[in-house]
Amino acid sequence: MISAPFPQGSNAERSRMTNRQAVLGHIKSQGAMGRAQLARALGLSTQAISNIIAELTAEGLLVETGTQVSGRGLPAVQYGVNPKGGYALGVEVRPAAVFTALLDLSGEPVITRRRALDDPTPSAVLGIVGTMRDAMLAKTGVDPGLLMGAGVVMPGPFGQTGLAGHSADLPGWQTVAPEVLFETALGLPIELSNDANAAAMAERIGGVARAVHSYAYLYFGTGLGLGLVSAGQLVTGAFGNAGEIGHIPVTTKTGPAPLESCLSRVSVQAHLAASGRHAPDVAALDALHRAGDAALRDWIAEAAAALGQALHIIENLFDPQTVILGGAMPAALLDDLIAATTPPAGSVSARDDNPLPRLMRGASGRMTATIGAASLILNRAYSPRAAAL
Amino acid sequence: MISAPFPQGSNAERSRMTNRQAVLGHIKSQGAMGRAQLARALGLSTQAISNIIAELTAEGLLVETGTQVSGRGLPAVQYGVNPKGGYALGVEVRPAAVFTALLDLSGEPVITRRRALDDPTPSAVLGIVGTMRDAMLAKTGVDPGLLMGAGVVMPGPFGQTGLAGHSADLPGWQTVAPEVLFETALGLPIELSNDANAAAMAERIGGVARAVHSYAYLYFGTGLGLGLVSAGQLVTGAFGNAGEIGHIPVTTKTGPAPLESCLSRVSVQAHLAASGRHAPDVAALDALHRAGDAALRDWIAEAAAALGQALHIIENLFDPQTVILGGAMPAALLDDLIAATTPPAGSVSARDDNPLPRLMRGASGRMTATIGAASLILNRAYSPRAAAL
DNA sequence: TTGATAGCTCAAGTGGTTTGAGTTAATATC
DNA sequence: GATATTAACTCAAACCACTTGAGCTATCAA
Repeated sequence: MISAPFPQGSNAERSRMTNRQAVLGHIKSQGAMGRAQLARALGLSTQAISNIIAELTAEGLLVETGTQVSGRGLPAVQYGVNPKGGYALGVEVRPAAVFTALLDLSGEPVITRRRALDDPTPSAVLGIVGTMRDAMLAKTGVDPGLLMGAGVVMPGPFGQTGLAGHSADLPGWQTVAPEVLFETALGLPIELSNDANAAAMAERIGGVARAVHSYAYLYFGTGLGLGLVSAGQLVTGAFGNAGEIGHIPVTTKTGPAPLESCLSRVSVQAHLAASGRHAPDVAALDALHRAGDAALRDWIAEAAAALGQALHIIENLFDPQTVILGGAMPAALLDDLIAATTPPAGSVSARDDNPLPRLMRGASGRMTATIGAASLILNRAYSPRAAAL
Repeated sequence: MISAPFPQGSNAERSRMTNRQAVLGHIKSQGAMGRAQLARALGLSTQAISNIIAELTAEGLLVETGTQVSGRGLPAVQYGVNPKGGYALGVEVRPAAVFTALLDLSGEPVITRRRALDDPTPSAVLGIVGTMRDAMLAKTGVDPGLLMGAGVVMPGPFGQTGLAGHSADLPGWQTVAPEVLFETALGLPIELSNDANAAAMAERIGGVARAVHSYAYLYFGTGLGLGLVSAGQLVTGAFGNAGEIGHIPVTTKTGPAPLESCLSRVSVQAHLAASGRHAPDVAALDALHRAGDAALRDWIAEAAAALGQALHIIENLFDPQTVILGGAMPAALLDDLIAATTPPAGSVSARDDNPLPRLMRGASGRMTATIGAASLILNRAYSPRAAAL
């Protein structure tokens, strides 16, 4: 996931590859369309598009979805993405559990699984993941040959950094390259990422950002993560650890504090515990929220203040089309948090010619990052640049 | 400068274009080399490289720089960028003056000019810029046909945003697209950008970031700007206004304040004025600094504290290879500021496997942004992706 | 009914890269 | 000192994918 320092050259075969991806990606984000329209959008001849579509339909990635009459002329034969044309495996490894998901080509989860983890060492995890994959394939009857790859989310940051505690979460993984381990164990192409980046890509592939090319994603995981997407691609930084927003300071009623201390699952739980409440998981939080709990309302108000400050920084530094909130939180709670947040006025995003809201809610719940992991693989089929790196 | 939402398809001619740029860019950042080495680096055949080099030398963009013996085998004929093979015009429009620069293909300024501006309306500015270009070409004897384009830096942010005051700096420019005006007036391809992004690109083309592909650039202009470069390309945001770092809050001895109020030319001047000093320009500041002025030392200490906080945010959000400081400040002052700054410990950049320092000084002085403007044009010759957008 | 228009296919042409054989100049080995 | 090995490079032919131009078809407009 480290950005390639130097670009590769291009030849006829690589051109075909990028054109295939451009066709698929355009249809994915814009919906089914005909050859001529694709040709205009991509700056290619209709004949070239015809050849590519013939190839993609033969492989089952595209399907005819009918014809579209628009004024004079021959009606255009429409082609759309065939959801059953390919699948991606998503794997999320946490200290105490492994989550897996199988996504179809359209980005829809076909099946998801959770397995408790007693032994988080590489060999045990790889064995469990292999078993879970086989079980999911068997249960759904998906042809293993249609698996395009596996996205893997693990606790970051990766490599050595100044942020302590994280990489120690999974014992035995420090000395090895997880990508290589998973690739040999699963026999599939691997994308390795942190939870926030994966969740951000989930929105682009199967969520609210399907037609958005530049956005930021605030992910509620253990802490708070930021995923940045620019021109449809993740901005991962030089060493793959971009988006560590949790430790940046915000001002609170009691002085400066790390953003994560006001805006994260841990902070909700701490706040509730101070009032004698207990909400260990998403479902419990949701129940408390539906009951209109006062302490939770309190937390939302304080979190909204912190979110406003984070929004200020994110917007002024990136100028995204929108900022999406998601992760392991109840959807309704995120909606309330967004409603309670006043977007900062002194921001480049305080414009009125942007059709998108400045804050949106994306996918939420336990599986967000797992689905995102699989989305990283799907993104390679849809984006010429992702494959080039 | 707004990122293209959809990629274009590729064909044989576009492949040649990207391969030409890849060859030039690789030689630019890595130094002169032979055909075989280029072929390996770019994943092309030596024959393809031979054809491209033949074309580029015929056009004067590359020149033979000798042969390199390395072990057995035929010595490799080295090719390097020919500085005289092309030129780029840089234009910086400020409320009271216009700056121009002529850069050769290697990124070196050949000549720079400054002209006071009485009337900052479009027609007056365009006339002056045309005259300045002609004068620079005449003075240096550069063939006008070798001009590859003009980069233009103007006060931003562009379009409507929530940041007041900026776009009003130049009367008469609000209703028109500056790119179109400059293109018709100069008859050249135009790149329009803000000062920070331009300065950031200057470091990549002719400065300390020639071999760095992912970095942030803090620009001291009127306020404080941030230029972000990821995988060799500017991250401009969805609406072109990314990098507005000046308004994000930092904590100071007297409470929260905008970064710009501690870390900018205006803040130096305000601080000095409070002690009865006066340093209206870079030269005066430099003199004061060399004299060891106590008030200036004071400012440096406070600015360093603010810079440390900004660094924390930038590093954790982007994970760049390095952060470069530059702009309209004396070089020695920037060096002292860097020396006085303690890089934050709780940052993903606090790693010890990065050969680059976390803070570096880039080009400084009045012409930084102007030279950067021209660099935006040169970058298009060196970077396959820049031209694709 | 006729003409205009737009989507699409077929076949030939074209641009640029790859492939494979051959040449040259350097080091390594006998 | 002669020969083998190695690596860079060139030439010509093959190849891949896209473009071009002619022709077909289905729809709307006159």
